[in-house]
Amino acid sequence: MRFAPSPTGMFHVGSARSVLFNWAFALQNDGTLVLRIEDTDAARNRPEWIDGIVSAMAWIGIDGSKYEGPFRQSDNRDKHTAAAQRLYAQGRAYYCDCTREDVIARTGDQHRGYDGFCRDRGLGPGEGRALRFRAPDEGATVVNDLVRGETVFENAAIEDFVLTRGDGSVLFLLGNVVDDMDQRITHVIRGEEHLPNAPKQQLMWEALGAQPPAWAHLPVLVNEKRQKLSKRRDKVALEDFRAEGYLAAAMRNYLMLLGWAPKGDREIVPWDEMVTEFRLEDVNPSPAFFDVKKLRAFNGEYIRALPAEEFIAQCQPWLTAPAAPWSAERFDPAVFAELAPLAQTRVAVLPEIVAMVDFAFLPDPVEDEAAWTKAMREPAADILADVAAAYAEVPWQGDALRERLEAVGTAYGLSLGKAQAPVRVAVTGRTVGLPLFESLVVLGRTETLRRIEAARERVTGLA
RNA sequence: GGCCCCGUCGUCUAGCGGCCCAGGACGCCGCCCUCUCAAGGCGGUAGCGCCGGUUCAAAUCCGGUCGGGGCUACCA
Repeated sequence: MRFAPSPTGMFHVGSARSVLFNWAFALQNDGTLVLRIEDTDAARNRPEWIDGIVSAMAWIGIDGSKYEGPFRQSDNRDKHTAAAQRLYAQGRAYYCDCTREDVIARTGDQHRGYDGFCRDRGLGPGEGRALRFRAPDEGATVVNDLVRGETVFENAAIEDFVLTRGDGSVLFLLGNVVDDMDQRITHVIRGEEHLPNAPKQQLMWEALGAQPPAWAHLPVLVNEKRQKLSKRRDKVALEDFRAEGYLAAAMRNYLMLLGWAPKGDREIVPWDEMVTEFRLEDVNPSPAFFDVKKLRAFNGEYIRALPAEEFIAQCQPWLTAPAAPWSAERFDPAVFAELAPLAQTRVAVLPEIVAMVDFAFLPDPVEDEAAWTKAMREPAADILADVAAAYAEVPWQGDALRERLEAVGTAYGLSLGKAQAPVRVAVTGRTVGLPLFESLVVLGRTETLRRIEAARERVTGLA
């Protein structure tokens, strides 16, 4: 099977997504990719979800403008019922007035499905009567699946499923088929949980006199307990990842790797290459666990690969209200531009940028009790005093600042690593952070001295 | 219960009968580098669920078994 390069790449991202959000994908015979959300409850009750999902899809590069909408909201209602009537006229469907309770009473089994009671009762249409598809008694329906090969379903095991409700409304199974036929869909790509529906739908395609589409049931995504991801239980919304500072490119790259791998030992692969290399037939059929740790690692790689200006641009949402802990007036883009390159290798997710640079925009260093007690041990007060004295007149440059601090440390028999700790905490409030001397240069002599002095007083006051 | 799917390091995977006493990546652990933390470099850890069979040769083929998952609605 051949696909146009562009949609194929999307298909797989979509696969992961379809599991996350009940998206299904379909390819029309003119090559148009159609996205469809299959969770009509969400569509009906929370229309804003659709906008959110479509925008999230766009975020990772999937064109949501071809979105078709859930079948219930489509204009195909007439075609749906017409198809149901054709099936009835052909004798491929029959009316049934059994209630769920009736069936259970007869079969004594909650899970056995319909027993075919009304098959030959010759019931006509009527209020409260459902229309059921008459599944073949013998033979088998083989679903040729692009990712799993041939799957055989014994027809005898396929129950006479409902096509139309007692009130005449059409069910998903049929509506879906009719819409797909109407749109000349050639490929149905969806999550594995739909596999049991495929033989039923294929039977309908055939009964309606059409050539069934190519099916591709992609692996589901599971949680650490190996259960299918669920919206209630697991964090699955793509929007959440965007909000947490993951880059779209990293996200889509990671998603592609779930159930599929590029040739060679490559994992970080440009989107264009993914798109040309991806083939549905190569998708691994087993369920995959969504590993946030690995996503995070990928995100770090993508962040580091960003050009400096781009990195700065991506950080913006976290540097301004309401995310930023400082007031807008205190933020200085020029200062940030100096700090950004130092921070770029140190953030795995964008929001981490805040803790890296906040010392420069907050009026005072952040309060961190643990950092303070750890750094302000014994000779801290003396070191602070000596450094303050030395820094009062050094040329305000990185290497000079370093030399002076190193000298102070030596006087106390401390390595630079040990000696810098009190100064770092005094100035930034944190025990870890950007390279210290570059940070001091950006902060400026006056403010640096002020903070060192404040810390010294506090240490001696406590002592 | 029935039907269906799946089964390689903890995780995502490469592998499609000999190149594999199984390769890559994330994680984890060391070492180097180093003003902290990262980044970077080097090294390590760990896997073919099990049992039979086919074959000179099996992670790769076949059967069984065990385990996991999905579906089983007049939901989608």
